[in-house]
Amino acid sequence: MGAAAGFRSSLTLVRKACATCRECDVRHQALCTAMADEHLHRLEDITSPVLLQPNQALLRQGDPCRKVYSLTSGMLRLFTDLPDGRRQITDFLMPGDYLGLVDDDFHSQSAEAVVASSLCAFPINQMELLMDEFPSLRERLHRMARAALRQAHDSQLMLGRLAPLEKLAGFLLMLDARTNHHPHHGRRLQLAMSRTDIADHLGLTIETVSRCFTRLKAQGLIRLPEAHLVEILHEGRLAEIAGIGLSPEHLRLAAS
Amino acid sequence: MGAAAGFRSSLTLVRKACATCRECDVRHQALCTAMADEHLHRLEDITSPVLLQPNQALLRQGDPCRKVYSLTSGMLRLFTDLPDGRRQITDFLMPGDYLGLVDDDFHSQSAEAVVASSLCAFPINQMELLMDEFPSLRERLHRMARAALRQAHDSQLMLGRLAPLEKLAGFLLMLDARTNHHPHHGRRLQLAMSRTDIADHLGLTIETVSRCFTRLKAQGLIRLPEAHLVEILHEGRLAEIAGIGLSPEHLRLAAS
DNA sequence: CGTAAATTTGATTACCTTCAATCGTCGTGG
DNA sequence: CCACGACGATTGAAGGTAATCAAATTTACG
Repeated sequence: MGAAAGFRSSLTLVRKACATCRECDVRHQALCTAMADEHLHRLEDITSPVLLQPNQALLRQGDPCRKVYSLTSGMLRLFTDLPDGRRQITDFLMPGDYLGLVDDDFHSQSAEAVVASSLCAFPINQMELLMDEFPSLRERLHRMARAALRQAHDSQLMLGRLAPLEKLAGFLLMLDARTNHHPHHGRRLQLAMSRTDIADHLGLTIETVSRCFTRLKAQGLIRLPEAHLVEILHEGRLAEIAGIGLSPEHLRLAAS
Repeated sequence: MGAAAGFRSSLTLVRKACATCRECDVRHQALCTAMADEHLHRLEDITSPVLLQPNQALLRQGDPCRKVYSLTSGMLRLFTDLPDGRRQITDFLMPGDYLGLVDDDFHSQSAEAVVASSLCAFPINQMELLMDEFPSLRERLHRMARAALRQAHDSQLMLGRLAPLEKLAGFLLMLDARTNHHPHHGRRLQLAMSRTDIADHLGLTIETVSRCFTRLKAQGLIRLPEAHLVEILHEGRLAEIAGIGLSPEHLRLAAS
């Protein structure tokens, strides 16, 4: 039910987002921030919309790079998988995030929709031309790449040195910080992704993720009215568990 | 003894590297690649040299960002540490690598020399001006940030989803690939960093790292004439273990 | 409502960590 | 020159924790 509601609301957002860039939901968060209103049509001219259904693939690792994308609604997972089926989700993309920061010729990662999502697609070569013409655009993408790098570093710390409970606490706080920047629902946090996705992001098994949810619940730090709806009851203690050193950094990075 | 020799040879490199940019060891690998010979003096004008002794700190997380650096010789470790002493080394920097890709105001990571190292320091504001004047410079830094992001993603996969033996195999191959880019010494690989550093990079304990070395040795994939000198005997099988073409039988073989 | 999928919970196992001891190298001082 | 101590690396034994295997429960969806 929670998922169905998410699906529907995403679809309504799609129409708005694709109407004109001026009125886009992420006009002031995405790469277009770099373009003044008067030049915005230059981006608009080379854009084509993309709609994805839940779990639909946008890119497969190994595909040649032809376009770059800006997520306007929904959520994507970026991941690498090994031949034997193991999978590492390196990041979840939220509205305003940019996709195509990383590779030159071939995609080193796959991208799939977590929930119904809409994106703006830009042909790479035209984007290159636009970057030559508008240095602020290149600077903006550079800045976004740097933010992604900070986030990846945080993830490395989490994967390498945090215990399962700490990982989950940190993950929830990070998600909260990133989503509540956009229209927020109090302290309620929608988990768009499955336990499997969370496990593949945190380097755990789904059983361990589930047990950690149970422990956080038992400690009174969160409530879990539905499997995909978290209420954060005690952000401070959650941050303590998460290891600190992360919290100020995370908030700042989510802002950019 | 290996460490002492590394120290000495680094010092001789220092003098050469700092003489002039034209004759720099990393002239054709570092950020300066973006500058034509005729404009190289513009970089040179704002550069000041930095020398570091083994384990000397260059930056502490939390420090304000004032300068950016290009490593000309030696090796640096970039890391984050937690209040309780846990540490995650996110990357080892090699000659030609750039430092300062990530943060805007304050450093989110610390940087220390692994062995004696030399760097070029550039004041950030002057570098910004230079980037405005030479778009190719900004593009170069953007490209390097993207490469760093790819590397971070690889690290995430390794930390989250690889078994200890796979991690170490992958680490050795990665190190080999990065050092043999520069003048290489056959299949012999100098490990400049300690077991503790390796453990803190791979998300393991030093004991586990040591045991994995022993297992790789026992399987005849490497030799270990000294603790800090690795001979790769069977790169192919090492690559299999590292994650490409991993099958359960490989794991079982490795376990026995 | 019924079936399938996802999540949670339980029991057991395997493996890494922890704790502890030994070995080897290097540097210092007797 | 050798003894000693410090440090890093390796090896060994014991314990804990997350993975694995398995089942029950809840949720999603036709």
